[in-house]
Amino acid sequence: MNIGDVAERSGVPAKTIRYYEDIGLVTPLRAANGYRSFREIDFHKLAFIGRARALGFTIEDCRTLLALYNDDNRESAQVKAVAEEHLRQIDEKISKLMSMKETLSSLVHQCAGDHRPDCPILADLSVVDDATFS
Amino acid sequence: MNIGDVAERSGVPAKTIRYYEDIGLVTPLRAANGYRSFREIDFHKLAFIGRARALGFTIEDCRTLLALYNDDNRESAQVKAVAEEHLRQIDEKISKLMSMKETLSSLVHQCAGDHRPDCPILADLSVVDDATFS
DNA sequence: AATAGGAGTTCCAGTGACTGGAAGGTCAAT
DNA sequence: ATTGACCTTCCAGTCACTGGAACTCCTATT
Repeated sequence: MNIGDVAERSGVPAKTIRYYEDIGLVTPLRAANGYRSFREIDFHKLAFIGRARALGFTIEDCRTLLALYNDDNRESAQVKAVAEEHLRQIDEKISKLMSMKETLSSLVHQCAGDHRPDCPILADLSVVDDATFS
Repeated sequence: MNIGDVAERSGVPAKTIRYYEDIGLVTPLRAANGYRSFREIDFHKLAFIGRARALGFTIEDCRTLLALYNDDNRESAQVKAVAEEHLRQIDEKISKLMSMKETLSSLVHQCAGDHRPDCPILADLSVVDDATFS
């Protein structure tokens, strides 16, 4: 398989696949003409990475997960630990975003949004108090 | 005010303030010794930026919001538009994260997390079907 | 055989918003 | 005079790509 085929089949862009080779995530063979030559196993790996990335795992997580996948002596607890840590980070991001959303939507609500200059959003941002945010 | 004082008062790290000067967000004066010399207005601006950043606005948004803040002829509708667009992006991020969270937490739930190698998380990631994620 | 196009290749630079670190200058107090 | 805290600049790194230039290669058509 050439890079275009595996890109289409896996859903991972060709550019990204080259990048993954650069950082040692995949190691396709090379044809006589210098083209990358992907085996089924390479495709499989890329699809794995693609799905892991879609779930928000970092590249390093992907490396870890691939290693565990290929390790017959793994314990499912190891995989679960990685996933749980990632889940924790997702939760953290969500709650940060939710708190931003709440503040912001309350401000947006208070703003007339008309032709006049008075704006509670700007008023809030320009509060004179020192270090009101952390 | 030296950079350390304004950093402490505004909550924006000194390194970040220097970066903000680099990209033209703030333009403190310079003392004879070469030190940056911050006026009240610079501090105020930095606090403004800090709060906007804490609400997740991009640097470019900050630039826009500062310009609107300093524009007597602004219409609150302009500010509201920026905030609403940002709010839309926050919502998008939240729903992406929520969908990740749901998939992931269901997988985590299904995983025994013990000493055995069998793992539904890895099983899901290694599904053989082509391009199951988008 | 020439040519056109759509692959593929490498390499370099840019994204956003900082952050770390090195190497050095300045200031206040002891 | 020296210490230590502060300030300066500049360069490099982060994360995970993405865009683009300049080039080669393959396939099909004229």
